[in-house]
Parts: sequence; structure tokens; C-alpha cells
Amino acid sequence: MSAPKAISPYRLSSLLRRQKDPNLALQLFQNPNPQIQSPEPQKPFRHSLLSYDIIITKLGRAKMFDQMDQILSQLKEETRFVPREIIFCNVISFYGRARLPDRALKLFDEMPAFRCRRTVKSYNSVMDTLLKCSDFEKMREFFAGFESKVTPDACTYNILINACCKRGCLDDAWNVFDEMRRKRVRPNAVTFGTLVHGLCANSKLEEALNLKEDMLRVYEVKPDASVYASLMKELSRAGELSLTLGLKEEMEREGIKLDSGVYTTLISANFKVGRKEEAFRILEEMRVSGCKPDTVTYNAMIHGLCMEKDFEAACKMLDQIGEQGCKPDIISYNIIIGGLCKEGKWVEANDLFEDLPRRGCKRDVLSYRTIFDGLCGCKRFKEAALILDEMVFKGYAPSALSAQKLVGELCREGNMEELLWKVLTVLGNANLIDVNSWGLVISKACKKGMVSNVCELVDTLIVQ
DNA sequence: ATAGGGTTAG
Repeated sequence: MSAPKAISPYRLSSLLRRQKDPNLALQLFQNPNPQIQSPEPQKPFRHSLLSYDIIITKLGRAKMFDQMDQILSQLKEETRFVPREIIFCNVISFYGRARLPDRALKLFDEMPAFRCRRTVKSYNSVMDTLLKCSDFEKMREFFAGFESKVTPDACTYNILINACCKRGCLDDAWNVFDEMRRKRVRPNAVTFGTLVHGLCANSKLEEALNLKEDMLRVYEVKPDASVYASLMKELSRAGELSLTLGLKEEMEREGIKLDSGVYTTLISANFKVGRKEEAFRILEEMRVSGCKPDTVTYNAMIHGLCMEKDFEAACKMLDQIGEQGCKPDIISYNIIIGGLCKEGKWVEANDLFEDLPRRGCKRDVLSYRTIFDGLCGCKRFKEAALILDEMVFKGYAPSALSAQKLVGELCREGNMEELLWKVLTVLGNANLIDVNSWGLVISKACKKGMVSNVCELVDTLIVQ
């Protein structure tokens, strides 16, 4: 009988790459040869650097940070090789996406202990992480210590420009742009994509359109699909459908390939003016031209169909996403739940909401807010209170306006005192009662001779 | 997989 053959590090990395489940991938990494049970203690498996890359990325994507950190400390002890800088960049941005800036900074500080030299790429990753966490002050601080260590590149300036745009400081964005050019760093397509989007998001449509013209003429950078998608979205928002379609023609004329982002914008733009058939035609045109619709595209379709109150077609679209090899995401469901509520179909909306875990979709804060607002809108206060309790328990908060509205409605209703106290207790425990609500509640209590109830509530809350 | 766009709510 031949003993099972030990797996090679090379083969292991290929198995890891194919394993979609991060937990199973981790098991495989930690125990590559489960079938071999030798009496002597096994030597630790000599993982390849590629296997480290793959497992760290998989764990980071799955937000399994404790497990990821454990693999990182194992990597730190490896003396056979020097980890590539890009691994750290990726981990730093995983922390950024998860809003864990301190862990990102900690890893950045530890990089030398991994024998890895930090170039401008790692610095950029930290900058972008701080931006994603909206910590502009720390960003400024970090950038101040930048130039003594590394030379900022186009990516650095693009992140800075993006930060200015996100804060609505367009003048600052232009200053960074000028600074970049003074330092002889050439702006690229991302620079202009960021600026155009920033201008559009700050309602400077004219300036954005002019910049698109200047891109080629002055800066010799060809506008790409990103630039067009931002412009088309803003034009459509401004009610300029013909200018939106004009930009589509311009792309075709200039030989700029339309991508799924541009098609998605066009689908939304058409639904916005009630052109449902045209939206379907664009979806078809997209397929014919070899551009695969993605989940975002389908979500635009679902949203359009919900606006048309065609929930049957919207749900059919949900099935189609799966058939196309994509899968519906939480936004797909939130759109339908919100649409159903708006039409008073709260039972269907609630059923879909309850069904999300079974469908493999994690409910996010907007799912809760949508169903909560929807139930309140349908005057299903009891059901809304149940959702409120669950969402606060999960650490999510309703929008301040919604919470205030519910308290207001319950105060107005004649026989809802019991529910009102329940809602106030839940909101109070999470410190979500605003001044206006207090006013309403107190005046209601005075009318009803329930002052002692309110005092009791205030006492409980003050104790905390 | 160091940086930009297109889908929900407000």
C-alpha cells in the first residue's frame, strides 16, 4: 500500500486559488496534508509566497481580519523570502474598506519588520484608507511627513484631489492639480475622472463639460468611459436627456468603447423620463455589442421597473441576474423592498425582507431603514417597532427624521401609548431621541396626566 | 489586488 503523497507548495497555491470559500481555504492552508498522519511530529509546511498572497487576500476580502492577522504574523517569521509590497497595500486597503484605520496604520508601521521596503505605493494605500475613513486631518498629517520619505506620484495626487472633492472643496482640488503639474507629475485619466466626477457631484456641470474638452486639447489625455458616465449621470439628473444621448453618440464617433457603467447610466436616464421600452432596448444593445450587464446594470433595471410599479418584471429581473452568472446583491433587494412599501405592499416587502438571510444576502443598515420607513409609511407601527428593536440591537440606527416621525405619529394616535413607551425605551437606550421628540412626548404626557411615566423614562436614561 | 465613473435611501 502506497502512502498518500504530500502536496507540493506549488500545487497547494493552485488549490487555494480555486477554493472560493475563505474558511475552507484557510483550513487547507493550515493543514495541507490532512491524510498524512506520521508518528513523528510533522515539519511545518513550507508555504510558497504565492500561497501567502492568496490566503491573505481571500481572508481580507471576506473581512476575516483576525485570521488574516494570524497568517500575517506567520509570514513575519518566514525568513526564506521578502513579501511583496503589494500584499501590504492590499491589506491596508482592506482595513480601509472595513473602516479600521488604526489597524492599517499599525501594519504600515510594522512593514520593516517583514523586511519589506515601503515605497510610495504603501504611502498611497494609507492615504486612501484615511480618505475612506473620512479622517482628513490624519490624512494631512500623514502627507506632511510624506515628502521626506518618498516622492508623491500621480496616484498620490489623485487621492488628494479625491479628498478635496469629497469635502466639496473644489478650489482645493484645483490647487492640488496645479501643484501636481508644478511638480512635473503628469495627470492621467484617473485624475480627470476624479475631477469630472467631483465637479458633477458639486453641481458644476458646465465646468465638468469644459474639462472633458480640455482633457485632449490641453492635457493630451483621452477622456474614457468613466468621464462620460459621470457627465451623463449629471446631465440626466438635470433633465437634459438629449445632451446625455449626445454624449453617447460622441463616444461612438470618437471610438470610445461604451462599458457597463455607461450603459447603466443610459438605462437609468431612460427610466427617469418614463422610457421603459428604450431602457430594454439599451440592455439588448449592450448584449449585442458584447458588453456584459453586471449586477449594477440589473439594479438600474429593477429600480426602473419598480418606479413603473411593475414588481413582477422587477422580480423576474432578479432571477435573470442569476442566470447571467451574476448575483443579486443587497441593493437589488433594497430597491424592491422600498418599491413595494411605497405602493402599500408592506406584507410582500416584509416577506422579502425576512427571506434575505435564506437568499444568502446580509441585510445592511439601508435594508433596515427601508423596511422601517416603509412600515411607518403604511402605518404598520407595531411591525415597525419590531424592526426598530432588531435594528438597534444590531447596532444600526434609523434615520433621525424617521425616528422623529414615528414618535410624532404615535403621540398623535389616541391609543398607542404602550407602543410609544416601547419605542421610546428602544430609542432612548440607543441615545436616539432628539429634542423635538422629547418636546412632543412631554406635551403628550402633560395632556394625558402621564408626567410620572416620562419622569421615569428620563430617570432610566440619565442613569445610563 | 495603491487612485476615478454607473444601481437603493436622504
